[in-house]
Amino acid sequence: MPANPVPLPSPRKLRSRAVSARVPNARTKLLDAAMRIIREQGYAATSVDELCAAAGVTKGAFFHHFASKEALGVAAVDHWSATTARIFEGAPYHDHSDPLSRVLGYLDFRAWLIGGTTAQFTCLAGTMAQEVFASHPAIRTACYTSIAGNAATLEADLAAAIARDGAPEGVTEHGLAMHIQCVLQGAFVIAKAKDDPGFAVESLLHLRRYFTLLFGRETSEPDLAEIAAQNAAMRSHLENLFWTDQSQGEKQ
Amino acid sequence: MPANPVPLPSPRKLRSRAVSARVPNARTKLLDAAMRIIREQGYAATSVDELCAAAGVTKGAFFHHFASKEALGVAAVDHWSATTARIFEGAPYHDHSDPLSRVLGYLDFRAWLIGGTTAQFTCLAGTMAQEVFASHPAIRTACYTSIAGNAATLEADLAAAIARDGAPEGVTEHGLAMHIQCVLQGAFVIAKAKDDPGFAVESLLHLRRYFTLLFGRETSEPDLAEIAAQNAAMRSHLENLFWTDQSQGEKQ
DNA sequence: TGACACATACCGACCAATTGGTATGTTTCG
DNA sequence: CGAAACATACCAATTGGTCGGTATGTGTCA
Repeated sequence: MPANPVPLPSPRKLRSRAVSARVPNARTKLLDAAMRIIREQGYAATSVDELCAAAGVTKGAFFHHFASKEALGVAAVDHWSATTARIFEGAPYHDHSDPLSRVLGYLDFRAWLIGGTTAQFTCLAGTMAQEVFASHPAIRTACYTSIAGNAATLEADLAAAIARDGAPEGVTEHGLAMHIQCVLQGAFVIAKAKDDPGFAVESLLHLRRYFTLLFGRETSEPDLAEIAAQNAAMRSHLENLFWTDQSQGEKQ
Repeated sequence: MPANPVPLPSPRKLRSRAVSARVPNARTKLLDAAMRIIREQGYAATSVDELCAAAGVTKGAFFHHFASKEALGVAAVDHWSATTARIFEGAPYHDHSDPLSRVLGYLDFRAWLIGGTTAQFTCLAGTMAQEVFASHPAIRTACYTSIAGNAATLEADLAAAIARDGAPEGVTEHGLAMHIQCVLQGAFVIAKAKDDPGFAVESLLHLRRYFTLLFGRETSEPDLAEIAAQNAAMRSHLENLFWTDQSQGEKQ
């Protein structure tokens, strides 16, 4: 067997290396499986046994890493927050020099993300929040943290846009950022109910138009050509972060 | 015992009398209980036993009226559609003479409806759609029918507004009506996640502003005084239609 | 009018399967 | 070694659903 010649890392490094290692441990496999299956079926309809089977681990491993199903739910949402944060950090809309353009670019990017199966583009946090809000406050809180965290990444740009172009009484960067999340979450609900993402994309266009009207810009339509040019690179970026699991085709 | 002196109704009449009788039968009690409990807990987390207990009926009665839990789910959504349809039919915003004012009045009415507990103002169809979209297509379809049915009540007014004031390329009454539902559903998700309806109301104000900007009207802010004047009558109307169950205080 | 057939509404005991969770190992690795 | 990471076997409780039964009509025909 090959010896490991590198110097011993510190215990903290060790743990972090184990967690992020490319041969995933049971905890990581469970979180990835949870992210995928709970988005498809919901939290309550997903059993511990099912998660273990999908992750290829046993129940003993499950309860070694998580004190309860609820604890896994919280961890899965946190895992979701971290995963999506990486996606948006690497997204192309940050390159615009104008704050409002960055916000509009974010909306275009969100619209572009809609594709594939419904479970692939919808939001774990919004899905879980609806069903656990009354019964699992810990999960509910994690869901809000996830949504509000994504909203927060837009607030500096929104504040700059408000400062430069002005805005009606009562309009704040925080309120606008949460309004964006609101439309996104609603778009996912409609897409699921209709089993068709058409209205989701259309609603994001309405939201985009609201911003151009609100800030008095005759801003161009979404630059589809530019977006398309970035498709290949971004898709592979996403696939690495997001759709790495081997089991996409398991349902025949 | 009192004889019944009225002429014998036809079998169809008989059945319809039994269904709408004010002494509710097991089926009605189950549907009312389902509407309330599933909105609180979600579909998967609500057991048949729990529904029977809440409705005060036995399991035998449940499976006499519904072939399966899924069949009850479909019937509960249909019951929800009928109940909410009555609410909006009796709402005050229809009195405006101007189509756009009726649409804005609808939005103000929706904002005014937000109050009480979270489960009281959120939407059964949106809640269920998220968790059953992949596992119970029949329920999912009923949810979309419910949402689209509410949207359809606005399309005539939206078409009139578009015809009079014009609208950008690609804006249709159907798309706008569904965008309204989108924002509403998103507002409910955010309200649940934060356990606070503040952003839900704020998002409806953003949506209202979108309509005034889109149709080029410097339309006034929502007429809160007018709305408040209708509160008492409307609340009692709602309570009769909606919150009739005796068990509001059952949780300690 | 009364007797009989039939239907609906509802009851409650029971069932196999599944649920979240535990107790007790065994393996791996620094 | 010793602790963390896993596996196996098991459990009481709950799950959706079944089944035989009863109570109360309702329509029909003599």
